Amino acid sequence: MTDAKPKGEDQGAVNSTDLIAALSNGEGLVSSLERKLAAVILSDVNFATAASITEIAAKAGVSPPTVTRFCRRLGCASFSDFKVQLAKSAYVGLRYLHPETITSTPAEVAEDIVTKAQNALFELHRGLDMASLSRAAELLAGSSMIYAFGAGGNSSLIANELQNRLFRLGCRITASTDHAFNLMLSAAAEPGAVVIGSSLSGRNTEIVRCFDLLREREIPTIALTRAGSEVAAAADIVIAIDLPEGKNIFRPTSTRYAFLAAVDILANLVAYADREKSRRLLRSIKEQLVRHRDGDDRQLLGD
Amino acid sequence: MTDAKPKGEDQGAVNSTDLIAALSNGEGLVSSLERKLAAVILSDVNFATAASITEIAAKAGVSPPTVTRFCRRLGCASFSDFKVQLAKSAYVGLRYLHPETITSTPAEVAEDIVTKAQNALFELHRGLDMASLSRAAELLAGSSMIYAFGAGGNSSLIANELQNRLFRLGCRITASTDHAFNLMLSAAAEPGAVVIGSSLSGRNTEIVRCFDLLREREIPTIALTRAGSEVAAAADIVIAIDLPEGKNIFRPTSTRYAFLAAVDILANLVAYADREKSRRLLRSIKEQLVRHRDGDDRQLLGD
DNA sequence: GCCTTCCGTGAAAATAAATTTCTGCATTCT
DNA sequence: AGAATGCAGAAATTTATTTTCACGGAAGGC
Repeated sequence: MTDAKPKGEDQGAVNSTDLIAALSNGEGLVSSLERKLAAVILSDVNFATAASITEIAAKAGVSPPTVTRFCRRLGCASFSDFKVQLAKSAYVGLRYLHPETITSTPAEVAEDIVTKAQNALFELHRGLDMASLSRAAELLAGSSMIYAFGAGGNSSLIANELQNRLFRLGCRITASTDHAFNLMLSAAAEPGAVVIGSSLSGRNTEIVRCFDLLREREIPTIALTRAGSEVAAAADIVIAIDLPEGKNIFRPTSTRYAFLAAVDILANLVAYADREKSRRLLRSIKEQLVRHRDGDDRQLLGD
Repeated sequence: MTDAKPKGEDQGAVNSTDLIAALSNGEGLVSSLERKLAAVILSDVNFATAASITEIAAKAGVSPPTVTRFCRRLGCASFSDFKVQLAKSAYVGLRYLHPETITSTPAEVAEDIVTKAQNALFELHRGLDMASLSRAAELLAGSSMIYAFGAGGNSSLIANELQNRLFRLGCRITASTDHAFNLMLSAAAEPGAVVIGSSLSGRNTEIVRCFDLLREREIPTIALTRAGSEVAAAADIVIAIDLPEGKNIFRPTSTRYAFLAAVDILANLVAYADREKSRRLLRSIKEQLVRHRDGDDRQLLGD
């Protein structure tokens, strides 16, 4: 048996998406030839990952050594390391390059949507503040009643989803997507209650009003929203979901995946916050799986 | 200027995830040394993408030529091509390798959920049947009324989402998550109507009942569900969403992302199916963006 | 205004890596 | 049991990448 530990050096200096990002905004690329190289590589990333150094050099009209230096400057250990880094980031980052391509064929539409959704998830993960997520989960797990607010097609989906996920964990929760009703609930909420509100834009003034009222009444609030937004300012705990606005690729449509994932994570953390609840959760999942496999269930739980 | 066309050969024979998949289930790997190599590579994919052929050979206790043959057998053009392919699939596929890792720390939970969601999206994309999606979109675009059915936390989300997405495109649509009501709607639906139903499990017998009734009544039906399932059999057009069941990593939780993406794609195709509708859609998106940037909107459309 | 210095670049050499060829060995079929 | 098939490794070849060195241009100082 060979259990000899390998060197295992962490060669890649640049984070995977940073490579594509660095390439597109020309980070640290001073010379014109290097910019040319960046352009050539970005113009066809797939070619770049497959080609040899001489092929790339020829395409950019430079010499191989220039390509090597270029790779080093970008923080890669070598040309092959660069190719690997590029390949790593290509899948996630490709859409950054042509963000406003008008998609027409069904296949393009599908690829576009899937890639944007994946990018949104990726960005969410990068920007997540685990501390506030944990605090939010603790708060929710210890609450006696949860109100989930959200309005409009997207945030109402999130509010409903919060209910869908948390009631299974034994939380007392109701989702409300009605502004007037939200206000009444906020006015009537008793100590021990927690209010969690979602706003993709961070500008839902009705939720802000509710949060203001709740702060006065010392009912803790959690916001799933943009950092620094009005909704964020009004909440006690902010689960910030900031997808870079500069790139237009994050429409509400794809942002939703990020919000949904945030809810998933939150729900999981709530489950783990309480050992007993966690055990119950795992048991129910197991049961669900067993039932599923037996095939004699008429209806899968929570289809 | 050098505008010499490069060879641009499409070297990678294997699709990116297939590589990780092929590696894990040992596709076509007959010899024991090759299995050993696969195990070594899977045990530390990051090492494998960074290491040289001799390092990998040493770690697996084989000779470099064996590694080369191994790469070829997996459909790669060369060892470096293999590394690139591996790097491409690593980000998406890593979680396949430790599917049942018990996640405990918040960071692990987050990574787990995000990665599973991304995998689900990836698998969805791989398995999508564009033809049936297009037909479904055409059908929906040409309908006079749409009913969206779904039950349980997840499929009801999808049904509501269909309504949320399609009403914006000028479709007449209502979502219903009430079994009894679904039956009544099915019995009352008039020619020109289309019914679209979602079932993650494919075993929603109530939807099957509705679809049977609708088939008798010659009202076309679309199913978002597992291929080959009862629901699929009962529908006229099936948008099959098959996430590999063998790996337990696709719980309903992550499957939902795939369904959601399918709805997104469908909605986009519906929009493109009708030039006029498409124009309207784009205008409204534009308006939304402009409003968003102006910052004087009180409430973002569809927050 | 000219000279010096620094930086970027490419040619060529050197090095490192990967692949091919060939031989030996094990397994299996006749 | 003997032959044939196919896989694995050693060595050599080939390929690719990197380093070194020398040149040229640009910027700054005298």
